[in-house]
Amino acid sequence: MKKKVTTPPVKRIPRRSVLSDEIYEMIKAKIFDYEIAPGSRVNIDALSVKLEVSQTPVREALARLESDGLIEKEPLKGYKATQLLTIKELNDLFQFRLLVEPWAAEQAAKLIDNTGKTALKAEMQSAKTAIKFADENQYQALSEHDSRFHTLISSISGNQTIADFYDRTHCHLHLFRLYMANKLHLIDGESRADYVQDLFEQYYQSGSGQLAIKEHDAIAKAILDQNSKAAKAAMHAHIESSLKRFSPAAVAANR
Amino acid sequence: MKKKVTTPPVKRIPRRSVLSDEIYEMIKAKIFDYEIAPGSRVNIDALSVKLEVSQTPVREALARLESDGLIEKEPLKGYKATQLLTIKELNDLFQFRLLVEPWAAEQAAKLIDNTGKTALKAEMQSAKTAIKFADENQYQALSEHDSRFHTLISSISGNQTIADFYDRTHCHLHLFRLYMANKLHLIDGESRADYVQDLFEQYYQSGSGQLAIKEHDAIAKAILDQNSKAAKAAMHAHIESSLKRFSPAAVAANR
DNA sequence: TTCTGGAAAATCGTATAGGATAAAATAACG
DNA sequence: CGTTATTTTATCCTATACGATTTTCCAGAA
Repeated sequence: MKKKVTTPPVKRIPRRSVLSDEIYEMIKAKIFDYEIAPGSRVNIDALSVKLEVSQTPVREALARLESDGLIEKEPLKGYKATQLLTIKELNDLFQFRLLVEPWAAEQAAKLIDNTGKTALKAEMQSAKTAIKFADENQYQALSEHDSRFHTLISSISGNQTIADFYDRTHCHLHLFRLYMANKLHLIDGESRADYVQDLFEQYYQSGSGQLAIKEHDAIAKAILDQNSKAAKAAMHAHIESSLKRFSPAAVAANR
Repeated sequence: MKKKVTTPPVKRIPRRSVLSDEIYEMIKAKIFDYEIAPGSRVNIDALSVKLEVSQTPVREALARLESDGLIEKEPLKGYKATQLLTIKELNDLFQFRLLVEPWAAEQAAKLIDNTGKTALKAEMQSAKTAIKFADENQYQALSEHDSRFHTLISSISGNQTIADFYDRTHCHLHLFRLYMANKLHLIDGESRADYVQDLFEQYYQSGSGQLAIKEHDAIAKAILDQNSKAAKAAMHAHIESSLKRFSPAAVAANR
């Protein structure tokens, strides 16, 4: 317990509010950045001193992360990061998406208004710009675009329930991508998380990124044309090929 | 702050563990029992003294309930119980179920094994027994059967992701039923929550309960026969007529 | 009578100490 | 040398005090 006994009274930033939320995001980021490895123990005390806050906000954040399925709690033992998706769970998740998202795309095509059209066009434009110029954090940009794109369509579909559910799936998919990258990384015989970023870029520069954008483009076009059948079909095809892009790497990683 | 300054040292129950979880369930029960009204403020301090625990477990419980969508948090104002489902949200939720559950029933019919068959038969049997003899808490029994039935099918379908998502929807539907009962209740000019139970019974004894059981029976039969097409169709029909059972009352309540 | 300003109260957010329990390491015994 | 029992450590769980912000209430002026 070597901890500064008194809070430094100098740092009197009026700290607006919602420290818990900040901590929640920070811990989440740590998980995504692989600073907290899947399956590893998460110590409340250690986290609170590292983040320089008290235990209370850390507890609240962990409780919420548990509901998100990113953290698990064993009653009197402690918290630990959730184990990563198995191949079966990945398939289950994509099956779920196949049930929901094509319908959402169909509805979006039927219900889209001018505001929605503008937003969709803007999103596709920014994605194309990002993939062209972002040579550094290309993975990051693509991943964020992917999330925004699917969320946007769920939202345009008018069914908030479905949009909410999609949000929950996304973080797990994101984590799986991380897993993939890391496994490949370990095969190479190294273990520092710094390299993860490079592997993402490699993976995405291999063409998967451009492919995904192309498929997104087809979906967006169908929705903008208000061609609901085409939108549904395009979304279905996109999710299926997306799974295929995931799967080989996943299988390789699980060997 | 009139609080006993010292914990009574007499009550030294070795309190096994997971107080947070207990509190979580207790608060949830309070919401379902209408002790905490929708939209009302939830005071941490008051709850902690009422439940005779410290604030910490209450905080954790509330954070989890927020993730469940049963409680909302306004940054520097406090927690409050979530407003009840609007008609639109109810429709959204049922649309979601229509996308997912018929597929789950179809899969269940394809994949069910002997263990699953035994469980399904047992569930239907216990439901029929319950509806016959439980004249007191019939609503409770039916509601719990409904939850178990749909969860069971999701589980037999083999897709844990979908089973998890169903779990999340169920509590909201449960709350909506409460809402309905309460609104009808207020129309009658009274306001004590004690009467809610009676209204449930009235609602369910009016025939809706028996109808639901009949539909469940058809679904179970199809699954046990491993007739996947019939199972899918039966589930679809069940959810649609279930919405119809909800909707008139909901519309009436919103007038 | 109504609106604006300030003061008081309520409540959230934060910090830290202490007790209890489970896991781990060490020592003793077979 | 292996197994069991005991001690030690680490960690969670609980309790309570303090500070900051928001809300509410009341008084005074237009």
